[in-house]
Amino acid sequence: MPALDDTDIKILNALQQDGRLSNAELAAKVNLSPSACLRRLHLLMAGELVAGTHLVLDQKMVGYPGTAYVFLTLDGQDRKQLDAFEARIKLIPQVQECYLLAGQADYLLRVVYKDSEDLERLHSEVLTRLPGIRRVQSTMTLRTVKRTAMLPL
Amino acid sequence: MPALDDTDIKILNALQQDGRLSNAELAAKVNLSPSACLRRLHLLMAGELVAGTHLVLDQKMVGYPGTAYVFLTLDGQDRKQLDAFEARIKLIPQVQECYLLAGQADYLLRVVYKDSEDLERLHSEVLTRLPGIRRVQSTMTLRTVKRTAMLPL
DNA sequence: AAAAAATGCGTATAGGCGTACCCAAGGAAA
DNA sequence: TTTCCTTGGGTACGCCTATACGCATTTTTT
Repeated sequence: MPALDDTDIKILNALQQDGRLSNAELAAKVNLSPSACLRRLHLLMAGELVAGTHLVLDQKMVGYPGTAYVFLTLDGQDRKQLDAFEARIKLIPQVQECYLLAGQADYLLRVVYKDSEDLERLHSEVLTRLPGIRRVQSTMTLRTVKRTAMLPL
Repeated sequence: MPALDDTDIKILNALQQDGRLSNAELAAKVNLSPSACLRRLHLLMAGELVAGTHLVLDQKMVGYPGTAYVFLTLDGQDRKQLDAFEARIKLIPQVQECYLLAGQADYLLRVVYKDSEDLERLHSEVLTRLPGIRRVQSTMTLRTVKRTAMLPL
C-alpha cells in the first residue's frame, strides 16, 4: 500500500464519517482545490485500501432491534465440513458477522433479530440445522453502547 | 417510519452495496427516471431510516489485521459507574463495538489490533485500567468468514 | 358514480459539479 | 546546475443534480 500523508488521512477520515460527501465538499474540508482533491480520491479508491462505501441503516427502524452473539461448536473439523458450513452461513442475511475462533471448530456469529420469537426461530430452525453443528449457544445483548466502523488512522 | 415499497427497497439495497452510486446510476438500476429517483432518495435520506453512509477501509491494509472479542466484568453495577465506563470506552478508537450484556455488569467488545503485542498492550494497559473493571477475558479470532452491514429488507 | 384531491412519474431547463488536461512550483536525483 | 518527478492550482467541457411543471393513475369525497 502507498504511504499516506496527512491530507490522505484527512480525506479518509472525512469519508469514514460521511461517505456521500461530494468532491467539492471534501476539498473544502481538507483545504485542497477540487482538482487536486479528486486526484487523490481516485488514487485512494483505486488502491487496495478501500473495501467500499456503504449505506448503513438504522437497525431498529428496519425492524431488527435485537442483536445477539452466537457461539457455534462443530463436531468435525475437516476442511470439507468447514467449507460447507461457511458457505451456508454466508447465505443467511440475519448473520452479520462470522469469525472462526481457535480450535478450528468454534465459530462466533453476530446476528440480528426482530423479536425473541425470531431469535428462537433462527436458533432452532436455522442454525442448529446447519451441517455438522454440535452446539449452539446464544448471548443476547441488552443495549448497544458503541458501534463504529472508523478504523484508527 | 414511512412504508417502503419495492422501489424503495431496491434503492436501499443498491446503496447498501455501493454507497457512492450517483443518482443517475441508481435511477438506471431501479428503472426510474433520475428525477423520480432523486425525490425518493431525498425522502429516504431525510427519514429516520438511514443512519449514514460510510467509507469502509480494509482492516489489514490499514495495519489492523487482528480482531478480538473481549468480555469485561465490572465489580459494581450502579448507574454512575456504568456511565463512567461507557464514556471511556467510546474514546478508545480500537474498540469498534461495545454491547451491554445481561446482568448489567458484563460488556462485550470487539477490538482491532496490529499484532499480538498490540493486543497485549490494549488488554493490560488500557482495558484493565478502565474504572471498575474486575475481569478482562479476550477471545482472538483466527479468520473472518463473513462481515456485512447489509440488513435484510 | 362523478368529481376532486392526492400521489407519483416523466420531461425540460438552469446551474453546479465532476472530469480531464495543462501549467507552475518545489524537491530529488544525476 | 540541469533534469525529472511529484503535487497543487486553474480552466473548459460535458454530465449530473435540482427544481418546476404537466400528466396519468389512484383514492377519497360527496
